[in-house]
Amino acid sequence: MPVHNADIAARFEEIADRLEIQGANPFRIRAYRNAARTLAELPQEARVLLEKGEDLTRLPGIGADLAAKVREIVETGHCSLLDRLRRELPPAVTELLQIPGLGPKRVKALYHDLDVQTVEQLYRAARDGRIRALPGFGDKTELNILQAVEAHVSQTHRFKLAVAAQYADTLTAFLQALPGVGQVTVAGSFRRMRETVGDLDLLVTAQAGSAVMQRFTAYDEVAEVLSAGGTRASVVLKSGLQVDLRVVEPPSYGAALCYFTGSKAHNIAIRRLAQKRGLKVNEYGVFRGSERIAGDDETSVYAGVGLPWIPPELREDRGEIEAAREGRLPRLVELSDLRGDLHAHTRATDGHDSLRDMAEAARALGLSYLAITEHSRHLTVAHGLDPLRLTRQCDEIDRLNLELEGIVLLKGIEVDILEDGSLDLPDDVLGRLDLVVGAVHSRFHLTRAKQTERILRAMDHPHFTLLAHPSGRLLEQREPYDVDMLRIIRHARQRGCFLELNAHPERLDLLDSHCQMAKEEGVLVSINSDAHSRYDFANLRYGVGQARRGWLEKDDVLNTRPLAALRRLIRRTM
DNA sequence: GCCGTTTTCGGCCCGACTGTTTTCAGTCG
Repeated sequence: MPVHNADIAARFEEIADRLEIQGANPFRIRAYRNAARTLAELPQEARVLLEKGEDLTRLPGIGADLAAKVREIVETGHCSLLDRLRRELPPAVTELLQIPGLGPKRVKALYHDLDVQTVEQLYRAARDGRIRALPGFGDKTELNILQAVEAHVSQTHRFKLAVAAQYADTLTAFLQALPGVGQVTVAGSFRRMRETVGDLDLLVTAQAGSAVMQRFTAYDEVAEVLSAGGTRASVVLKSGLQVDLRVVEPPSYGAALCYFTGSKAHNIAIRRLAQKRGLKVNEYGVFRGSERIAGDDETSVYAGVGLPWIPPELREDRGEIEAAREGRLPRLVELSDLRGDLHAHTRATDGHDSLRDMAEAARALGLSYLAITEHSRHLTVAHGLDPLRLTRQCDEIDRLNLELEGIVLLKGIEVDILEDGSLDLPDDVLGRLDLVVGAVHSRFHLTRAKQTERILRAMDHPHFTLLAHPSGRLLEQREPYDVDMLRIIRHARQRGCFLELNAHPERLDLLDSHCQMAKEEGVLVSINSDAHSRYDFANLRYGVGQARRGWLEKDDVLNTRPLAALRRLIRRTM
């Protein structure tokens, strides 16, 4: 059983949790967490690096000791430190840390004084009133634990970006209308365009002492107020979405926006940078001693630490700070760069609108071409097209193109990639099309080797243009299928075909890390709506957000090309 | 336990809110 980076990272996290409960040196604990993060985000398996004889201490946050532990885990599947720590504290104790409000100190007290080892025992102890008797705990804490366990058991899930956007829009409008309110900005992972968000972070500028907080916590959609102070409040909406509000005075807006946008790792890196320059960065500004030298807007904060402004989508401490320092930040692709869309359906299969409706909606968004790519016959639930129906649709598109102005419809298909890697329609039919979008819609659980071979073989087909939703994941519903994405990307490069970034809010697939991989390997990515109705083109903005998180620039994106250039790129040489 | 544009030793991001205290520890973001 090969050890993956995620396995090693999980062990390091558990070590950190256990050390924390034991009250170990906090910086030693942080070292384990930093190393866990490095490993979790490492594009190559540590196991492979070791096989190649590479020096792991060159990785950030990994020194001689942790490199040796990585090696131990890879070679033996065990970590002797963790084994020892697990003997000292019962296995389930770390799960208690997942309960909001419980940190290492309280978990330690609960275990030592009440022998609480599991979430269930915690619940019983709280219900029986045994917790309030502990020193440092009280009635209120006990009640909070009880409620937190109940919420934990009922599973807090993350919200898809597009869903969170609905709440964000109405909340923003509500706050904007309050007297004394200046700017209202949604910060946090929402602003960084993460595919899902755990909560909404709202930043509001207002004069001190204004009534914003009271009005916010009294907002009609609020189900519960978690905390409320003079400048900060947290509520849970009836939908279950948590919203944090922070009120600052206008001069601190930029610094607060940086702080509240995150990511946490990015903020830490920025503050560390400031520290080296003898400065201090907090949510109120950039300070030299007690003198405030920047903070009105974000640009001034970054300038204060010697950097150009960094787009929110890049703020993950994944190399953006180094890139900024060296003047090689990407000029990220924008929605207005898109010239067309290469994946859409009509009512001929599982879409809702006509060819003409779809064409006009795409044109209204400023697009100059749209590929119609219906499902193929294998996908019977979507009334996939057989050769005859596809031929008829092609004729209809030819006729319609004579009438349409300002937009051109391209003839395509979203053809099923069958289990053996063959395509679901005959060659002569596919040959008549402008492009062939291949997709996996079945047999998601093949082995990594078989799934990868299946896709590589499909790409070998002379008419194959574009791999749709390459990972197959559905957010919060279905894990990606197991494939070797680097091999797929390299094969695409070799075969002259492309990868889709499917902008549907439930997919957002290519993943951001794979966008970066494609860019490094020189494979263009097509940001497609996968529209099933004329309204779905609006989802392109989420695809662009994801592309930006993957560092993609205009030239890295296939459908930023004008139609003539696009045609040259997608015309396959046999 | 890691790391080095003052350093191989002595640092390691910063502040708000809550609850239990009566000046602060714990937790969170």
